[in-house]
Amino acid sequence: MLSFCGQDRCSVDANGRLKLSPKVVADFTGKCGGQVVMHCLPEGAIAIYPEEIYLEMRRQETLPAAKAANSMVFRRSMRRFGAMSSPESISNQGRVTLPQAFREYAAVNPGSEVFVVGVEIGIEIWNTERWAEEIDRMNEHAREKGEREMAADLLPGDNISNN
Amino acid sequence: MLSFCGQDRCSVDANGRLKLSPKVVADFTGKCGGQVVMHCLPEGAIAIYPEEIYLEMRRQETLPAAKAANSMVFRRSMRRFGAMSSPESISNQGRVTLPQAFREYAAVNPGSEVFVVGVEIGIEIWNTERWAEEIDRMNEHAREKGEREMAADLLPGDNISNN
DNA sequence: CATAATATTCCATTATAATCCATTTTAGTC
DNA sequence: GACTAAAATGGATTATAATGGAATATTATG
Repeated sequence: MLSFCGQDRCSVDANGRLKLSPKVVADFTGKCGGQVVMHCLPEGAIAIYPEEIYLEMRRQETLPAAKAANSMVFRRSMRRFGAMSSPESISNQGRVTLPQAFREYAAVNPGSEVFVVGVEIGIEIWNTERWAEEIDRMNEHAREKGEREMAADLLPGDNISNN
Repeated sequence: MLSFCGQDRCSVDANGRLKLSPKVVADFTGKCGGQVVMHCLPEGAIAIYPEEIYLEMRRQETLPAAKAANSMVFRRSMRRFGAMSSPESISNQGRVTLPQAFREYAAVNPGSEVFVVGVEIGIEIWNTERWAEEIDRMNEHAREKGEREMAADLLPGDNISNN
């Protein structure tokens, strides 16, 4: 039934809390009973996933202790996911509290307007200007990829796969 | 269920003690009854692991006596883990005392603010400035890796996996 | 134009964190 | 061996921050 779609403009209150739209709240309560995980992305936004989605993301790591003892790269990976993730719950009134460190990281200030963006498996909270830049970046990438695909279609021998 | 996550800003008291957040204390008491091992990392921070996690880290070392007799590299490894680790316990009020030598190593001074960082298998205590640098380092690495992945997505032949 | 629903702001209550104080233990010196 | 001094540990109190709820206002739909 098409969960976690669309874009909403929302405001963060003075205490760093965000009121989610009834549609988004319904998507979360249906999937995980309101238990979610917030995660800071390298792209500079805060992702919010149902808990089970996040656990699936991290399930790949086996024997973490042994690897951590010997590898700085592995420790950095654990540190990144540990420090940049936090379990939270959606309140009865459909609000979530964004941890202070995450707000600073994502430039989501109390009292500011943000974009709540559906990403099919969850949502992302974006600073308004960063979201505009990200749209440009996504479109530019897709356009460039399309141009290359068109150019490749001109070459002989490729015609079977392309309609 | 998603232990040792997030970042907390905490202050070290005049006696070098640190009050842990109730969430972190609960994670430790659930895992090991409050018996922990402190360990100085090469990154310049103090890690605190449940005792069983630390034992798992060191379990790989088989026949240590025989290897120690013949290898300076191995002796150095044993020496590092020995000197840089110390068993401690979390007090009834959720406080831990950081050994003096560890405090100096990690630049965690009595009366200063530190970051308590979740790393999924335990926590790390970071000097504030060092933690800011470490975040920059992790983000720069993730950003560079992402850029290379995006560039690779433009190349022909990759299209199957990336839809 | 009116009514209903959703959103935002403000206030009150609860919980958490930090500082300060007291008691106990250990070490050193006489 | 005993006494004194210093340091540390445990506990309690006060202050600040956060969370939850309620009320009012605005927007949308009928």
